[in-house]
Amino acid sequence: MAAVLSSPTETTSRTISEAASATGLTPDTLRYYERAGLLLRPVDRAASSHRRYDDGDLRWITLLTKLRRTGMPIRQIKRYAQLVRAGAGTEADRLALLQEHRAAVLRQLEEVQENLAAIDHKISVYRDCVLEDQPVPEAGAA
Amino acid sequence: MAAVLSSPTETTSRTISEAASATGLTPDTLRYYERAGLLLRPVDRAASSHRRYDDGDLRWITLLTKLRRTGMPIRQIKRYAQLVRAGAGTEADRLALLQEHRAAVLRQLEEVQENLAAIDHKISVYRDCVLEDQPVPEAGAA
DNA sequence: CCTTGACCTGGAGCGCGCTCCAGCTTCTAC
DNA sequence: GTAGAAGCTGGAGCGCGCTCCAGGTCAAGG
Repeated sequence: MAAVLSSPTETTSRTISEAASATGLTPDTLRYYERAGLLLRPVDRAASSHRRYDDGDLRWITLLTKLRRTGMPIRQIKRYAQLVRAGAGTEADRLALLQEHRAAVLRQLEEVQENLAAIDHKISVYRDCVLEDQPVPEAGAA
Repeated sequence: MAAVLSSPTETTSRTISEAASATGLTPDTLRYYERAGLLLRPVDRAASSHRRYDDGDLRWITLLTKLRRTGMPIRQIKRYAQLVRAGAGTEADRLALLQEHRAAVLRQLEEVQENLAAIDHKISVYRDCVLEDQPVPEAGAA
């Protein structure tokens, strides 16, 4: 992806703050993820200190954030990263992990939607009573 | 509500563990919610100690759990409880609070669904490669 | 050169939402 | 009456996912 033909020596690489704004995370969070073992390998360093993120790092981190934003716990992402690191032969395990996560997300979406329906009903009651400028006709609950 | 004509003296009331299993919470959580100011009023006590939950308490707590399970923070639930406690005149504020929450939940549902779509795609890649017993055709990311 | 700001590390701190505990009182069943 | 379960209070502890900090290194502009 995005292979740059114009300058062959310059391999795509970003500072931590560039990587942060590219992924919507903070530098602190990026360092935290690395320490926590969520990355496939330690990020490359320039001049014996500062991190340099390449395209592969960014693609992986982007996937991480999708897992996080669907509620996958750090621990489980770490397991997934371990499987990927282990290389060929772990594909079935990775698939299983992702499918389990998918199922969990669907369950959770459904639960939220159910509970939201009850809240919607409450909202409609309030909307009616506010429209008519009447106190809500509640008997104990509100 | 639910006025029982059969036994006029017995007003509906439950111990904390009964209330807990009725609401899917634990006794500790019920006490925590009460301490945190999420209830409309301190729960009634029997014989100068043990809590007794009546139908109104249960209806309210049930609503609380729906708010919690859609991700409303304790702080905001507390605000809502304060409005309800304040009585007539706060209906518009309550409505606004619930509508804001609804909007937040919808945004979050949408975000989760978007991210899940990317994960679904990943799953389909893995499913194909596992079916064919081939290593995943990945170029840096996995 | 020197300043200024980004980056480094290891570790502490925090906000959230419970959960658990000690030490005591109370209720229930026998 | 008595044992054992259940409840009480105040407060500590915990798992999670960051977030912040001190104290130092490094690098680029003037």
